[in-house]
Amino acid sequence: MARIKTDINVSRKEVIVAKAAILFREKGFKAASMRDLAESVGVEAASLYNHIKSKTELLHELCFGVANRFMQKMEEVEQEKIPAVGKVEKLLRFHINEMVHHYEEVYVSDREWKHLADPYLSNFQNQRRIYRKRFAAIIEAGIRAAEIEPIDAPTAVLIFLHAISGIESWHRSKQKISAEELENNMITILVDGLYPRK
Amino acid sequence: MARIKTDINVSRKEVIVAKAAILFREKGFKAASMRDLAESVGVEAASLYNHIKSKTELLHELCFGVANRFMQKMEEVEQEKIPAVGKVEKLLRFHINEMVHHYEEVYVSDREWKHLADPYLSNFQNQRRIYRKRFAAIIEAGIRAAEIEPIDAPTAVLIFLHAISGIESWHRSKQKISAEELENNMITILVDGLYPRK
DNA sequence: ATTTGTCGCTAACGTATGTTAGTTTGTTAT
DNA sequence: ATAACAAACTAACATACGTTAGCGACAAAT
Repeated sequence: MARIKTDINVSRKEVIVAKAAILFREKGFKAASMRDLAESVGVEAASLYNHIKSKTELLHELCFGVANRFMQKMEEVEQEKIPAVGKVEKLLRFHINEMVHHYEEVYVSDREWKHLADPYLSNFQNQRRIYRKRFAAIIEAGIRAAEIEPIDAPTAVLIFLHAISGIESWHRSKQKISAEELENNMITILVDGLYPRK
Repeated sequence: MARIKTDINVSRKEVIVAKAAILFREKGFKAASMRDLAESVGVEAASLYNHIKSKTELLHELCFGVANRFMQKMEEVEQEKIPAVGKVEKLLRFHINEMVHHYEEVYVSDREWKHLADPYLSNFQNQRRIYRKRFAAIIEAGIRAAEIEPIDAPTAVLIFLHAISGIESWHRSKQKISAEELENNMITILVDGLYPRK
């Protein structure tokens, strides 16, 4: 009988959630079975239910964990007294860092939220919509202040967020450039297009 | 007994594939059942197998249909005698148009190819890798010719392709701007960052 | 009108999945 | 040492899925 190994201050549930993130990313939520997850944790499938309520709970945990971190950062950035482009850059750097260092969770939250069940589903969708609105509002403020080229703000947000989710390909690629290089390259390409052309 | 309705020159198989694209997009390949598909076609599940070999065949059909169209466009663009930025713009416009007008297939091909089975899987992955290499090569040629700002070409490709897949959000959004506006906005944001800054 | 082939139906199979019940083992506290 | 609790196990369930077999109904060709 092999117990789930835990470091100090890490609950068994957290171990399961972390393994679930890896599995959900590589197979997708639906295709990843509880028996797969059990094996990767080193335990029988039924044993997982001593620690979690359901498979869907794992998805909640992952999706809202990520969503809350982003919301918190948004609040923080909004209150800074810096130009709009600076705010955009801060948000983008945060996104990139999250995608690089918490790859599995962020990826799963991004691609698998469809499989959430109501009321979590509409809740999540709402949070997403609000986040994007606030992001667009920052860009629009920048445009009004003539700090940013006049562009359609919602489209810009959409491009930014999806562009960053492309870091998935970077993770999979063989000859990786370094994380810092990646970050700076992305910022260059995405942010430099924002400044007004003289 | 309700037959599958077909227009002239549209086989019943093509009707099924088209409905599958819609279903796979909204539920994901794994979560979409053959019984779901049958219902949306207006027939019993078993009847589908008079026209198709398997569920996976539907995915092949969709993924390679899309992949082939993109490969063909790449060949066409490569042979034009125009500046690199022009080639990039043509490819991007093609991507955007495909995403707007063949939304379901393109989306499915983009997100669900993981569920292909070998040898199709590695085949598809190869095609994708090659496509991106050729796209990057165009950008690199542009950089050498000083038509394009020096940036990491593979990163740029990654950003472009994923940025465009964000059109998914546009499809879902309530207050859509028009398709042309969307296209031009995206080109502005993505391409204008390419020109060297004076 | 009869034949022939296409296409849809019902029934069912085998397998995989999420989950529960009940029991046993290991750990912790008295 | 023993009681009490946490966490693992085995067994099994109900359900959903992809798919096959075999039969009947319609359409097209003779």
